[in-house]
Amino acid sequence: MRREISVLVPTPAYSRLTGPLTYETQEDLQPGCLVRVPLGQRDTLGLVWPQAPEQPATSAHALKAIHSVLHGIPPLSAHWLKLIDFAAHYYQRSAGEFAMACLPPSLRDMTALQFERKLSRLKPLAPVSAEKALQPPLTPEQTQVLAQLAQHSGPFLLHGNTGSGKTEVYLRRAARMLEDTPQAQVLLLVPEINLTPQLEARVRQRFAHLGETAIVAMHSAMTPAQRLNSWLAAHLGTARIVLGTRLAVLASMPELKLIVVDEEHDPSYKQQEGARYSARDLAVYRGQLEGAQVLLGSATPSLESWHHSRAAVEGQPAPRYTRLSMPSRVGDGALPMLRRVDMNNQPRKTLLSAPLLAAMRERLGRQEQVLVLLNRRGYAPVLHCAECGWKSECPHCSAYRVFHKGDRTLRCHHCSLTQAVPRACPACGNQDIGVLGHGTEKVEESLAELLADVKRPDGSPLRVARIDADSTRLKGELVKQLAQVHDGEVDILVGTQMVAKGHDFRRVSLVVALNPDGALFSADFRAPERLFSLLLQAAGRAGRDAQLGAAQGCEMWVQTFHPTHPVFEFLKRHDFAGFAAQQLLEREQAGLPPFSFQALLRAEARTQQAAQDFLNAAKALGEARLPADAGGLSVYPAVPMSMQRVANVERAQMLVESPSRKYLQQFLAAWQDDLQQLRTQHKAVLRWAIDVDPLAI
DNA sequence: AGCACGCCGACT
DNA sequence: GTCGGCGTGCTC
Repeated sequence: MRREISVLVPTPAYSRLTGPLTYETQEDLQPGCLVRVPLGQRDTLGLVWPQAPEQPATSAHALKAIHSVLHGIPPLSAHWLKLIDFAAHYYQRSAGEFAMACLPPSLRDMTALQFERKLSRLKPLAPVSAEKALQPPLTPEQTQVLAQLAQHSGPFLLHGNTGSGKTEVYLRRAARMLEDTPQAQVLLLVPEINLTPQLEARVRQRFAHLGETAIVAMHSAMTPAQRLNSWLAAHLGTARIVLGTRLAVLASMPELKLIVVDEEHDPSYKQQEGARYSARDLAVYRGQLEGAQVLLGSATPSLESWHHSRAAVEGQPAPRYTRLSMPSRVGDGALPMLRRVDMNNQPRKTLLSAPLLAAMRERLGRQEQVLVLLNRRGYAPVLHCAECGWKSECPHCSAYRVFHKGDRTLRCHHCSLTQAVPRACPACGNQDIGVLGHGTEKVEESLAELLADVKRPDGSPLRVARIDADSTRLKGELVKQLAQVHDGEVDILVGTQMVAKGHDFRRVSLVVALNPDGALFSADFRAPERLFSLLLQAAGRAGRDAQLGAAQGCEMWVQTFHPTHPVFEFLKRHDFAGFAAQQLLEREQAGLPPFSFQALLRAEARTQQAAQDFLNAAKALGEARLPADAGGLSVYPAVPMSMQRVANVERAQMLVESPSRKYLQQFLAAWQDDLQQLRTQHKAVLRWAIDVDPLAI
């Protein structure tokens, strides 16, 4: 029997094909079935969509028939389809684009036959063993938190200091869920791929009794074949635990019972291109949709989550999350003491102050390790000619090219333009060109020079290592270098913020932030929040070894020109709650998130003018739609982005702000029509996109 | 986005 | 005389 069905195909929102397309089929296909369909000249993956074709297509155009059906797996669940539908609407993308982006890439170009073969070659389930791994004893706080998790459904925000044993809570809760429900699945989200291998090892060890096929990883660095395997395992239910980065929040998991979002404040949970979704926010929605428990965890929660878990107040709407706290460190390791070096009292252009070097010598003399943080890779951020004022500007971007001494190159960190360092000034020929500022390479070099007289116990020179995006470009390099730190082969570790996250350095007793001032007076209202989080997290790297901590006292040193800044005062007391209260008060007074809701319209064009013209035209059309009272929603004028030009493309953006999330959503949805219309008049605009709940403005 | 069609410069 | 540059337009 011939019938008509709706099918989602990979069509971006700006391709004028937004909704599902209608195809003919002979079979009775359930929503959620995967099919191959003709689209123009190509043959593409499609997803059968629940919504019926709008009107029985009579004459508009002849319908095409579905090519084939990917048989052999159950259709994607109604819950999953609803999740895609919600996310596509909320983030202003087409459902087709969103759905296809959530499926493993190799599935998108696989014929029905290839798929069938793939399924027939799936690995058999690994045998389960009766033997369960030993569980470490719980602290009273962990016991208390687990009791609360067992009592109600959540969502929960677990505020636990670094070293308070949050991971153990995740694992215990997961174990409980998996035991209680025979088919249950657990989703464990982490912000970075860097963090998955060690957590994966811990999870595999703890849940070894489930068999090794019961635990799968999901992140973008996996090969297409691995990703398909993980996806199938999750969809078929053979994977009981899925461990992954933000993209895993959209994995098909029919028996999902628990979602853990570790380090929930981390900006990596927000996708920064394509469909700009927040995996943390979708996790909360998904939990509610599927009746799964959601547990967000962090030592420095996002102010959004902190606010959502505030104490209930009579007459106010009930908070959305339940807050759980674990203030103590396992094994009573002390949190490091904060020491500030006032750089106003140091000689000009000091990179490493004398008191800091003295403190480092003392630590190194006791065979303790030092961690030095500087959020700038390369040797120096700018090359400069004192004679004519030339600077190493990138010809394609509004940024300086960074001097990398290792391979003697000038590199643009935005468009990747790489050139050999000029011997003389390209503008005036002056032989004597110098550097401005300092990067990790320079700190590594300076430390080796300044501490050349310090010897290790065996008389060999001090070892200074550097870990940043450059030193870990090669696969496996990060793991190798971290292992060297663990094994005590390294005395001083210099790195960007990538070393501040999650790694457990047992012998580090001194953590140093060389130059955090940039974030204190940034135009970005979230900069203090990020700085506080980074410094507290970095501080948490020290003193994990209770013996070491108790014996010598761990320290965090900060070199700053603003030692009395409130951020440092709160940091000194390890007072996240105080910091959050102060920040939230400022945000409330300024009408900023979480007390308002924002979206950005971004445009890219050959010229800044063309980009802004498009945005301002969109503003005019959008404002014409607003009712007289406008619900407090405002559309700000177009401005150049802070990185105005990248790879010769000019970028501009425009902020939309509203006290009501619902009203913002309605406005954005209606605005899409205006934007579509403007396409024809603004051909100079290369692309545009809406970013809902943007993290950086 | 893909992938066609379409109309102008350097090659077997 | 073709191969191919990427501008415009469509995909149930």
